[in-house]
Amino acid sequence: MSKTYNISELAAKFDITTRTIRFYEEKGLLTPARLGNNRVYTEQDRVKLQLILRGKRLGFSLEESRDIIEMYDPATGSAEQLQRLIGRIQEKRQALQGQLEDIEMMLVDLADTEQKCQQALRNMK
Amino acid sequence: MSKTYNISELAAKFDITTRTIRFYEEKGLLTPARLGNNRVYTEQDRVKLQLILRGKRLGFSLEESRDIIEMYDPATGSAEQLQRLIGRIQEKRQALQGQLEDIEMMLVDLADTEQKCQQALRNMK
DNA sequence: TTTAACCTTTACGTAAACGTCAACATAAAG
DNA sequence: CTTTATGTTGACGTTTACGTAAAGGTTAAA
Repeated sequence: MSKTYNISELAAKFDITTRTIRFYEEKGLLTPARLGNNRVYTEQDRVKLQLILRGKRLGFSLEESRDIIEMYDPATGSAEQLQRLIGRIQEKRQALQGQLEDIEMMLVDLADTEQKCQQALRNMK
Repeated sequence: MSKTYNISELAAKFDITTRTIRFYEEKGLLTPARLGNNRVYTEQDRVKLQLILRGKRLGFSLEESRDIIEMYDPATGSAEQLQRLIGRIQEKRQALQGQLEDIEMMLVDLADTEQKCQQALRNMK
């Protein structure tokens, strides 16, 4: 059996508060087991949390992250459901490609600006 | 002299509301000229708005977008100020690199999941 | 001249994503 | 047995990023 975590371990691991983790549970993104009254998180839960936080860094809403988490679930369904899932996955991939382009544009712009700054510095001396 | 826009033209161009544009002004991200009582936006303003919206797609707060906009301003300052600006630009570029990695990980994961779905579909037939 | 289509400011409302208590349970340590 | 640390469930507060009227000014067409 693989490692489990309690809530504060997990919070420390990702540098977030326990409140945040409970909030994600409230929103249906996590559903940890219980040992008595206390929450117990599995390795799977940890991965889900990681996905959520990665999504956050990319500006996803929790709703979107929940969608993504659902995608990772094998959730063996009918052929029709699988097709729909594939469609949703492709949409997400498209959106991510768009973000890639946005980032690249920003990187170019910032690199340009930095160049101009460096040039201005050289001109001062 | 280059083209100018009124608020609703600009809103239509970017598919946002005029309220949104005024809100960005409230927050100090835009400072359009006035023709009488009405706002007049220059090409520069349009570019700024574009930067803001690009930032939004990447999960930036308006505060962060304002920072970025300030970076693009030549704002000829002292050597010290230029150095600090270069530092901030490099930090942003670092952060964007991090986002690139996040996106690439997500793309890989989603591609994996899609493969599994396709495989599951093939196994059903 | 009135009606329509714009613009303006001011102000209150709202959803998302938590922060921040409060009040209580429990288990280990001194 | 009391303190200390950690957990729990509410419940209300806060910030961000706008939405949604309300009340009014200006220009152009009918």
